[in-house]
Amino acid sequence: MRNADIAMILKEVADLLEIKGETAFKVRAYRKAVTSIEHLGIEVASLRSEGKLREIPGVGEAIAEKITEILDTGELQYHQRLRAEFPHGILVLMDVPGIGPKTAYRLCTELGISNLEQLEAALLDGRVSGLFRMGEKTAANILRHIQAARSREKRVPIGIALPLAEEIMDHLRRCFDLPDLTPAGSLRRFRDTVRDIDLMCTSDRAKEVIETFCSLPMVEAVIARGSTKGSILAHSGLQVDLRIVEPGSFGSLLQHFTGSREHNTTMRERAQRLGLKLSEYGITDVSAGVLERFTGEESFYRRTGLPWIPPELREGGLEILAAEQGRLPILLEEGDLRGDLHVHTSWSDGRDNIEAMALAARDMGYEYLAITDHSRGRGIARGLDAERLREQVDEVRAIDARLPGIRLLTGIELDIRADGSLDLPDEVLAGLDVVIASVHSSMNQDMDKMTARVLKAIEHPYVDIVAHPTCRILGERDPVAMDVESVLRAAARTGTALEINAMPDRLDLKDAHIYRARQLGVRLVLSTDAHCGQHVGLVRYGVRTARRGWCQAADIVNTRPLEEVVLKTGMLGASKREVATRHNE
DNA sequence: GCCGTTTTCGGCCCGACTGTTTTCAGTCG
Repeated sequence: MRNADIAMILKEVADLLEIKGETAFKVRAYRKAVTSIEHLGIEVASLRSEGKLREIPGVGEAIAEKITEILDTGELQYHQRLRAEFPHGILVLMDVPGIGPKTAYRLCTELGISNLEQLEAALLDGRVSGLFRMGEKTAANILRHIQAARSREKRVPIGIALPLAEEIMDHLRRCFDLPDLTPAGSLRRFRDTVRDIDLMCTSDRAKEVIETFCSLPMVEAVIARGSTKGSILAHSGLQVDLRIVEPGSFGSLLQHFTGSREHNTTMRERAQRLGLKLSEYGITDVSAGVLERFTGEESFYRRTGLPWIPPELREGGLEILAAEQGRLPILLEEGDLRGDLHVHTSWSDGRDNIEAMALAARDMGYEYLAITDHSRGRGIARGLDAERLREQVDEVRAIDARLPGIRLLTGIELDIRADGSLDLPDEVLAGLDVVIASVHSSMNQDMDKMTARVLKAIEHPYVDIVAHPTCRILGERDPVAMDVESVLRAAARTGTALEINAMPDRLDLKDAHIYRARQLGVRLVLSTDAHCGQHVGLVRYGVRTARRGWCQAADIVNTRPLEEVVLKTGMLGASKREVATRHNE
């Protein structure tokens, strides 16, 4: 039973309790537990076996018992009983925007509706608008939402959303002086996917800015065009909101719209205990009844007794406690990185040659770059066999010798075959600086097989790094079935590094896994997996993802100068032994 | 149902918008 399954059962319990009219606080308690479980970097099952279920934020005695029942039996009696009270399918109604628990309950009890088809029919023939306190407009809105939801994409990978946001911001900056124009929302927090784009700025020409925004070339349709807020649908299907606010309240507004909801809720609960009321307009001292306004976020947080919290951490988990205790991490920054340990060239499926990749890395200010093309198993990617690899190593060394300003490392990205074996012999690997192994095939293996397969690679004496460990492609391919906790523990024990793959459609490991990896002391490498020179610059996506996993520079192997980079084997492994020898002398 | 500078009871974030109503319920972020 995986975390997502447990979370789904508890979410349905919350929805059903809400429909039933249970106390809002009870419903909220379940929702809070669901959010915690969804952001957990460790399997609930393994927490349970350690007797640590209650350590999940929002999980108390009652919910811990329910989780235990779910883990033991695969289901929850309480959940089954609640479901039996309502027509099958009622939960689908609540997923329609504009339909909350009250409306869902009435649609189901008064009209006997239990699916979207019945709902649509009732909307069209006037039964819905005939209900008490419902009208034509309400019915039309719900109908519009149903039809929109059918055609609309769900969440969009950040690698698509961020470039669009930046393009829009560039356009606006060319027309107006907008020094504080910035994304807010999940885009600013750098979640791996976003539902929409929120932009914010201050300006004394708000109306003109909004007019320009609504007539940009990427606009498909204008949804709203007001004096302080514009809302458009871009060609790509993404909704983009632009909000223009008073400079005096920019800090509290930016804080409010950056979220997450859980972060804001926790901030406000805490402030309430201090006699303060937080809102997007500022902070009110309840006893004095005076509203203080804030131009920046730093002063806003300071007024609540906290240091500024980086947006990437604002998920409402542990960041507020850490801020209170002065334990916020000094997060990794792009400038901390000194090299990239995973790129491809035209020797396999890359677009650029070795020298072009080296120059791209040098332009990034890097000190070193590992050339790690695919091995022979990747026939389709022109993977290297032992002979071509030897030729490539010669070329890498030749270019390294004549190219100043960057050190080139030899390497390979091996296939981990379905049985966990590698597709080049050990004696070939022994001469390389960097040996990466990764899964590229047979991705639908069951969890036991896949876990054993990856563990075998981690245990292999010549494997330095396991790349993109869960193999997900955002919006295209789910992560493989794998016991991530076991993989992390094995990586920590053996010293095999795991990769934070910076390609924006991978971001793998993901934030929660990175957080857990740090807890366990796993070595982490942050690489791009670039297939052309331009892609080396995509490293920032990986950096922001690492920050969401609370990474500091010291957590990432390739923030170290080359002579201190310690990988498991190869030349770098040799340097590890040399360092150890020198140390002993 | 959770949780503690209010610690085993009694609280639990804040405001905007919409549509349906003449003061507010429901929904959303």
